[in-house]
Amino acid sequence: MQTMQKLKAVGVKPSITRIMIYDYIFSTKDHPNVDEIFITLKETLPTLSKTTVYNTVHLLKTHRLIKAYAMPNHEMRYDANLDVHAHFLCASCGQITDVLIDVCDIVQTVISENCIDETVITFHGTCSKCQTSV
Amino acid sequence: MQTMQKLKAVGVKPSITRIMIYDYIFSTKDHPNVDEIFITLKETLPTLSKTTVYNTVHLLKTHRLIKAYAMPNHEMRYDANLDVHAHFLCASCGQITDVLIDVCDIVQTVISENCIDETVITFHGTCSKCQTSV
DNA sequence: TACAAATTTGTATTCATTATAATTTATATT
DNA sequence: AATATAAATTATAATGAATACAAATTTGTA
Repeated sequence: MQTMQKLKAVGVKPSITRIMIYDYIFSTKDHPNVDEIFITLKETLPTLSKTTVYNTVHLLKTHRLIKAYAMPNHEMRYDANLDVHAHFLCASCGQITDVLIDVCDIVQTVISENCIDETVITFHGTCSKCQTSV
Repeated sequence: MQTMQKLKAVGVKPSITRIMIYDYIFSTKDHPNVDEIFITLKETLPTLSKTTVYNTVHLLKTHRLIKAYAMPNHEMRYDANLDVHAHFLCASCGQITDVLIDVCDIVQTVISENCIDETVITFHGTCSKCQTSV
């Protein structure tokens, strides 16, 4: 489904700025923060305002087109991959990678008394690349 | 083990301020942020400085006496419960509760190529109390 | 083409957090 | 006990992420 259709489907006007912001988040595998999105897109949108990026990621998040992840270093990072998955966060290089994982039987233990609609799993450690460069 | 011993064991001078900050985080089940710690302890430590609270939680975190959890609303919250567990975060009331969970077989799927030293699991949803007050 | 609505821009403001310097407290030494 | 030194705490300034706000611009419709 094209970005324009995705935005229209949730009632968000698909302006070029919004499409580019969403496409960047969707295509990068780096879970960017607002500053990274801003710096990257400013190359092709020279008049882009940082406030627009803040407003747009908030809009996309509110309409469940992206998800926000709060990092231990106070950064807020964004992910357009809505499939159920976990993240691996390397303490050395800061890289965040998606980890496919089945959360069904994890959720079982808490679903009996609470209503769960999302499970966030983050593995902290050292990635294989940083381990070999010690 | 008493707080004073815990602090000494990791090479941290067990001043009364530090003991009280640690004890508060340890005893409360609310995973407080810096502002909550500060406001609460100011009642018994009238000259307490917010900078001291920031410095002390950073010290305790660095010495692995407490853990920090970044919340979706940008808050950084602290937990002195070092046992392996997950959290349940209620989207309605904001309450964070500990959830006992076995993460061993969750870690299996990613341990083969990365070095994992911590797994953070957060369940998002609506707690039973907020469900009944709809 | 005119107009209204929406989007974007740019600046000011807020607030969490850190940096810094001064003061106070604790410890070591004489 | 007094003094020197180190560490802790305090208070203020500074930083930077994020939000608020008003103005300008763009888009869509009549």
